[in-house]
Amino acid sequence: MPLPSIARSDELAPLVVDWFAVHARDLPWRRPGFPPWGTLVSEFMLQQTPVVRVIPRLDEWLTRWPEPADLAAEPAGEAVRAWQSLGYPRRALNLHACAVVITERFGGAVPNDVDALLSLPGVGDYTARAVAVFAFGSRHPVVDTNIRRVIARAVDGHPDASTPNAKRDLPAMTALLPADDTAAARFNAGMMELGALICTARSPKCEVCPLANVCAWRAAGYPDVEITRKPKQKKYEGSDRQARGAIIRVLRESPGPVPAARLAEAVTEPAQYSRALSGLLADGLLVAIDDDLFALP
DNA sequence: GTCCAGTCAT
DNA sequence: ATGACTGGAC
Repeated sequence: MPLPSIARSDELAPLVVDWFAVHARDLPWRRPGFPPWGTLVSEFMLQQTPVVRVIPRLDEWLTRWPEPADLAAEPAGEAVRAWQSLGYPRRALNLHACAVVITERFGGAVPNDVDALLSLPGVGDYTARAVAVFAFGSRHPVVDTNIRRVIARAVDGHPDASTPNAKRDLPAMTALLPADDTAAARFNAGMMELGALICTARSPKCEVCPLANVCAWRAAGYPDVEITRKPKQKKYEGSDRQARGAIIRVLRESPGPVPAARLAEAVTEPAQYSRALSGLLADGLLVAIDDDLFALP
């Protein structure tokens, strides 16, 4: 069979947009008409967290706090409680802080431009662009780890993305973006889904990939397919991170302040307990009522 | 065990 | 550039 050819930069978008139109996973957010506040909350929740775990939590949050001002009116600890076990609870704290800033400085409406969004706490390059594009339909590149992998393979012919670098990644995505705003947003969403569902890190499903015929990596015969290096993630079991999680869990499941002794029970190693406790206090995830009593903020 | 849709502080 | 930050799924 003939070798596939390498994609021209304007070939990719229509293939991805057409594929996305048919095979898009049914994500309630990242669709036209979804409220910008919902998009902001969902993108926060999706940072480091699989979509299946986000869906029920997003639903609860938006029912309880349909507008930023609704969340801003609550103590931050309620956000941490409602975060439940999504992990990285500082995201809940940041989201509450976002709600306060949006209410106080942006008249209660999520800002629509990338620079204003970047000024919000916990909003970085990815989230700012995701909200501008998916909530407001602006034409910007949105680059996440999935998109970096798809570009690395389909365009550059590499087996995987190198370390993130906005100076390189954003122009690379811009070069592929259709001129039309709506098409650009769909292309962005489609590239994410393609990376998440088809062009996966471990076992890409090239048989069903809309880019198979133009993919540079495939055209080159899948060089270095075995590379799969492991940067060796640290053990979670027994870590300080696990200790933090255990302490927050006790606070979350208690209606009010908790004596230190009850928090200490959640961690077996005393030195680890004090490290985790001071870390949480420093992060503002925990406040001391007095020497012996702690609560969510 | 291994993986993972980001942000921020070193 | 590197590492801290979490918890569940496979």
